[in-house]
Amino acid sequence: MEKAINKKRAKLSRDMIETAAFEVIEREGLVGFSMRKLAQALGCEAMSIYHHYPSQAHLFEALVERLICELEIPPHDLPWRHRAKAVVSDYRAMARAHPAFAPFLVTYRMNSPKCLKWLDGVIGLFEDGGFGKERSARMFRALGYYLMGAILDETAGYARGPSAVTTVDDEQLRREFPYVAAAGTYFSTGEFDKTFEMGLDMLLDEMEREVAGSGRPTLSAAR
Amino acid sequence: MEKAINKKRAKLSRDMIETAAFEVIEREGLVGFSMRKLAQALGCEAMSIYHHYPSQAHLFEALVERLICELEIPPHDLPWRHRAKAVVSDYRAMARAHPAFAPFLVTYRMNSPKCLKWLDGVIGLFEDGGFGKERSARMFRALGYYLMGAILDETAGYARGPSAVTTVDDEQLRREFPYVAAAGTYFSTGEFDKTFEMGLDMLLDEMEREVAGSGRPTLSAAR
DNA sequence: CTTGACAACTTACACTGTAAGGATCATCAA
DNA sequence: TTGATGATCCTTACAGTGTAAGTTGTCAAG
Repeated sequence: MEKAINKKRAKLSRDMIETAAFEVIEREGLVGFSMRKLAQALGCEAMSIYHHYPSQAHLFEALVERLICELEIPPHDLPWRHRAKAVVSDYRAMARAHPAFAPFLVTYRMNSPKCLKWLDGVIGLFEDGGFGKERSARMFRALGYYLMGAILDETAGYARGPSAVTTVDDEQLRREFPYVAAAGTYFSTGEFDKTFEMGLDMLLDEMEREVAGSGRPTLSAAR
Repeated sequence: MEKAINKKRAKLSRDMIETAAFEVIEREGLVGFSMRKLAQALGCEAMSIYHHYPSQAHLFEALVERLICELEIPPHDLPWRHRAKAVVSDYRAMARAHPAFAPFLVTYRMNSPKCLKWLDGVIGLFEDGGFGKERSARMFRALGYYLMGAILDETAGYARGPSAVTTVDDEQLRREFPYVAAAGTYFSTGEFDKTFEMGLDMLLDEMEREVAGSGRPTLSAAR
């Protein structure tokens, strides 16, 4: 009798669930997300989702996999610097397309084969460029640190609301914290790209120096 | 009649609560933390804490403040590079002393006067070093990105348990993802300091180049 | 002793993830 | 056609969460 209602929805699938999950996360925020809200977006009950994923953690991991799988390793015949920059830019663009999910994405430790394949390509990129095993590993890490931090900052507005403690107004800011006030101009969202590029190029420049003149002393080694 | 029990505890205070909160967070993890567990550690009821903090968010913000207030800005008469390195190292050491709390700490947007005072000192450090307003802002950000990412990675083990998806064993890792396997040696906790120092020095080297020869073209500007 | 303020507690509510088991439905064998 | 077997989805229930609202205990001032 009441089954007449249920024909308006196609059968659930991992694809549907994940697509809806991304929408709910971006709409409600990462902490505002819940299995019940996801179910509502899907037009089903919360427990139905558990037939496709054993837990919320598994679902979230599937989301990470789905995003990482969209990424590609740039062709091997390009210079390593181009490739590194492309990989970093691609990842950043992908993360910023899902700002509310980004905090989970960047702090997730990738263990699955699909993710490891991408990781392997990225680290291999450095070895192709002439860095040894150790330098490749550390360069990858350094670049990853920078990328991770940047994404977190750039997407921070979506992760947590405004602070609850006593904030200072613009007037007080300019008077008591002049350096912060002056820097604020360059902290706006419109400046994200330029700031990110600058830091990225700094790291890449330094890496290029290292791989170009492996024998020559660097600044830090000289002093 | 049952009041005989309650004399074994001093009156609650913000100091007591915060100290206990740090302990509970490190013991139970950030997600494992709850007001009820904190209350249990304090020997009181959960709602008693709300007499001292209007919400859990306020409590967490007080924790951040407490940590930031411990930090100091290095003396002005030191070279800017020394000062920058000291500030970064201090912050990293502080964050790593509270690994479970670190994810909250680094993603928290500091708005309170006490935190802003420290921030102002850090940005001012660059201006003292001869960077202009814009460069100071961007250098601060770049260094902050790197620092943030590094801390998150270094403390990641405390934030989230092992992955739930299908992981690969060492045998498979070496066969299918040789670059990752080779890099793994340098990803262990024992290598954190060295990797961090390398990336940090790379950024500082590049900054030193920029501030030293403001007219001379950099590598990235030349190409 | 009374009064009042404050600190701590009690209760209750809406929400969370998910364990356990029941209902429905498509598919295939007899 | 019938019966059985899964796959899929739903219902109920439970222990846990943050916290709003109201209640009690404690202690100093009048």
